[in-house]
Amino acid sequence: MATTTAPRTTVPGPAQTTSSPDGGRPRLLLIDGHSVAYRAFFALPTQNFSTSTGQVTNAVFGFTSMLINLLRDWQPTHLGVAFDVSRRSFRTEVYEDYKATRDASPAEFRGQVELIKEVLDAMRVLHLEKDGYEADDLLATLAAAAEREGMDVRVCTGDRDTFQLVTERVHVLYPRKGVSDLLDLGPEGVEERYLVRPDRYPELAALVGETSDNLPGVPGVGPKTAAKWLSQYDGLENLLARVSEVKGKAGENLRAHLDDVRRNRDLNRLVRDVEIDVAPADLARHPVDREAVHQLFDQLEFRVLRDRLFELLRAEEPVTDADGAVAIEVVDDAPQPGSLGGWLADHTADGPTGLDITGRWSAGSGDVVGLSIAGADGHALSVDPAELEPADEHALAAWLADPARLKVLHDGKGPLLAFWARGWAPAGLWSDTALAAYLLRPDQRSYDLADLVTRTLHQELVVVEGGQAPAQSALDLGDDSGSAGHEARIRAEAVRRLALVLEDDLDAHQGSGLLHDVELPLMRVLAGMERTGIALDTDLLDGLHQDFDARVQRAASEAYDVLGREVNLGSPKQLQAVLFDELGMPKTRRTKSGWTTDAEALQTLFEQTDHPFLAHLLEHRDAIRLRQTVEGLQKSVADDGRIHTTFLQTVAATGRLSSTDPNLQNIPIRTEEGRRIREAFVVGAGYECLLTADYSQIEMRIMAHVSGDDALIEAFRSGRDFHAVTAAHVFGVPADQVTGAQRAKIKAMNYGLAYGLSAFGLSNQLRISVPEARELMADYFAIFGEVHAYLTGVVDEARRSGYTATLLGRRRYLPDLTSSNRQRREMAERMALNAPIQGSAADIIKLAMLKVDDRLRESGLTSRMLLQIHDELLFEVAPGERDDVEALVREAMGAAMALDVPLDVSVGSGRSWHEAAH
DNA sequence: AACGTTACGTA
DNA sequence: CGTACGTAACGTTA
Repeated sequence: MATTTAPRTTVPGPAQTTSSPDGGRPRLLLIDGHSVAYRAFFALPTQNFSTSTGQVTNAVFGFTSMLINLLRDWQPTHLGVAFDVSRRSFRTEVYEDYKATRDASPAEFRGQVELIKEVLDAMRVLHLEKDGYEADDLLATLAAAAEREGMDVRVCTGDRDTFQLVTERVHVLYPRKGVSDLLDLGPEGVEERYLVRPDRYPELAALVGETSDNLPGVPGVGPKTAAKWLSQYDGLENLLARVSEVKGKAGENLRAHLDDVRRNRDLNRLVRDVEIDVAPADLARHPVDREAVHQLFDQLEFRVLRDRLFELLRAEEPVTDADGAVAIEVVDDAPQPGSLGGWLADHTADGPTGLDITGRWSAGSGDVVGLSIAGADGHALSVDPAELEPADEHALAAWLADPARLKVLHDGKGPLLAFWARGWAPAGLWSDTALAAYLLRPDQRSYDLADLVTRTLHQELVVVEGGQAPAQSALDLGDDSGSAGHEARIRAEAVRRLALVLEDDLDAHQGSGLLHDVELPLMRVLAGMERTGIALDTDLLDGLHQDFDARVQRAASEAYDVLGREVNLGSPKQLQAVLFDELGMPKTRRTKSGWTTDAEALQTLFEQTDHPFLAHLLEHRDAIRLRQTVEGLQKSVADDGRIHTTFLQTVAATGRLSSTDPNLQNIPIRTEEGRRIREAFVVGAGYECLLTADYSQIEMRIMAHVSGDDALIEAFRSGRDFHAVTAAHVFGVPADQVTGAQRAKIKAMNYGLAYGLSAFGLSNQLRISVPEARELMADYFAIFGEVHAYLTGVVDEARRSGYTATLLGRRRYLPDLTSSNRQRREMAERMALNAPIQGSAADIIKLAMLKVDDRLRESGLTSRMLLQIHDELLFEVAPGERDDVEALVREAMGAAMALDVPLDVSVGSGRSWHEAAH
């Protein structure tokens, strides 16, 4: 007994629209889910569409992409997607070989159908399926009903059986190739291509047969003959009634295969009256569940599709509907010149005030062009700083600097730099909505204000029609910027509201302290470091560039000489051709498309073949890399002779900072030549030296602390060479008799622990066998049992709770810990092992930075912090302050957090970063 | 022009 | 088949 599968989607609330945008007939878009997904699966190469965790997404991507295009291009008012339940249907009951020749769909495809349904659920698109029927039958039923109700219908499917549905009102969108090229087939289109009317297409198909459905037709009869017969005899019924009249070999064949033809016709007739509890009207479109879309697209790593979808949504209805998604409104005020102080006093007293800053900021400086302020009473105004009269400017500066007037910004570090550049010194920053959102969900790729507003407030950051710009005022942004000012005021209000909600969320997550005591104050410290920058010796940099460039040239020409011609040494593709095809070298590790030519593989190849080309290539790689690094630095030196990097505070999912434009956290140090670059980072004029202070083995110290492993704690308390001491334990020898090889093994083990190291990985790194590595790990865990218990416990706990937490309670959510996909699950397990360790180290150094900054200020020293490199802080020391700074930094870093092991800090100083580290 | 891929620098 | 990042060049795709 066939039963209707209830639609999985629940669609609350009234529909978004009931007629098409142009006010014409409603338009219904029907999609055959399997058919389109299957097309996409074969059209898009799987290796180009998989997530970092290994989930293949090509079919999901193709389907979603096509859906977005259809929504954009045809703007349906109604939308539904049908799926097959399984391969079995009433057709297989009738003819058991129906579609029997089809290969089982690949495993990589099958999982994606569920993901497509998740996409549809998130987009609140109704999808349906029914036991015993194919998707086509459901589509036929809906199309027929919709046509009776006066709708225009488009059926998107790669199944030609649906051509029988085509009428003036019902067209089939048939994919020609890929997922973007759809053929819009109306009656004329079908007739033109197949020479029969749409309703006769299945008759033609019955004669010709359909190999993909394993329905053999009449031998020797193709579309041409079939079409000729059908028009000559006026349809299949008449043809079969007068079958004896049909001439020739083809006629004989027809008479010999009458049963096949009748069976084919029975099977390819779509059922137009399937009993379903969905009517076309139920398919009216609904606003998408933006939060669900974001979550799912994050997971699927659909960046471009997300942009395309939300761009489409913006172009569609502005949002004021059943979802409660309503536009934000403010009362636009326009005080008269001279009255700004009064306005601020009146409207910013109860509760935090929202700020929106327009302007530019980068590389440690900026400029404020517009400032909008939204008070807790719903009143807002905008200010053009350049137009302020002195009294107003004064009032504004005083208000900004007043710590008792609480303010809220979104991503405020840039605006802070812009304020400073203007001579304003804001205080009383109570929240930053980007930082708050980051603490709540540190894995998100962006913290766009409009997205946050939608997802958190379920409101829309759009200017409602009729939103009023305030009357002309000297305080406002001027003639043509009234609506820009209004938008800015709405953003300010949105930020204000958002901050309050995020604060509640953070409270519930024990994350409020992290925001107020760590990230917010740190933002100001980071802004200071960015503004300060670090001095570069540009002459030295120029010299390095020359040296490295000479090395590049020499290595290249030597490589070309060996090869006898020139190739692009920077092109992995060309290198593969040279190494593996031309020179016939043994294949290396696989990449997505071919074999790797990375340095490690080249080194191994060189050991195997001794081919001089490889040596020159490696030298070229090395030199070009160094040259590139130098060039990047040269380009970044500002007019003040310093580089002002930007620290990103909401990027790393573990809580670390990152550095960009340029990245000063990956300046070479491992090789002698690389270290020369650090000689170019120098003390600036008026200062005495650079001073570097770094935590030694902070991650292992955290491991010792959180695991409570006595042996490990003791190893650190002893103050001796940590790797040697732990190696001595594992190998059961006195610490002073540990061999270099033993120490190296345990060092690799120590470092690997926090990354979720596997026996395979360890064997790879130490170039030992897997069993040997496994034994090493077993020996290690036998000695450091609590470490092992901690590591397994942390994953279990994260699986149970859904997140890991650092020492300060910084969370990272890892939903993939319960994934049925092994690759994703194991990836999440390694993240769970690493996040608390790396994140706690980030917590500690952030606390240290705050402490150091405080102490420097308190003590009246003028030395300053320049850079943070994860476990290292770099300072510029003012004349005569070296010893004080060292003592202060050692104390502040060492006491950043009290652990069961000491936090050792190494300090060095010198005129360059290189010297300081010596 | 925009994007993914490959490679590689740091902690 | 260990984590976390950012940058650059190449080559393909839109």
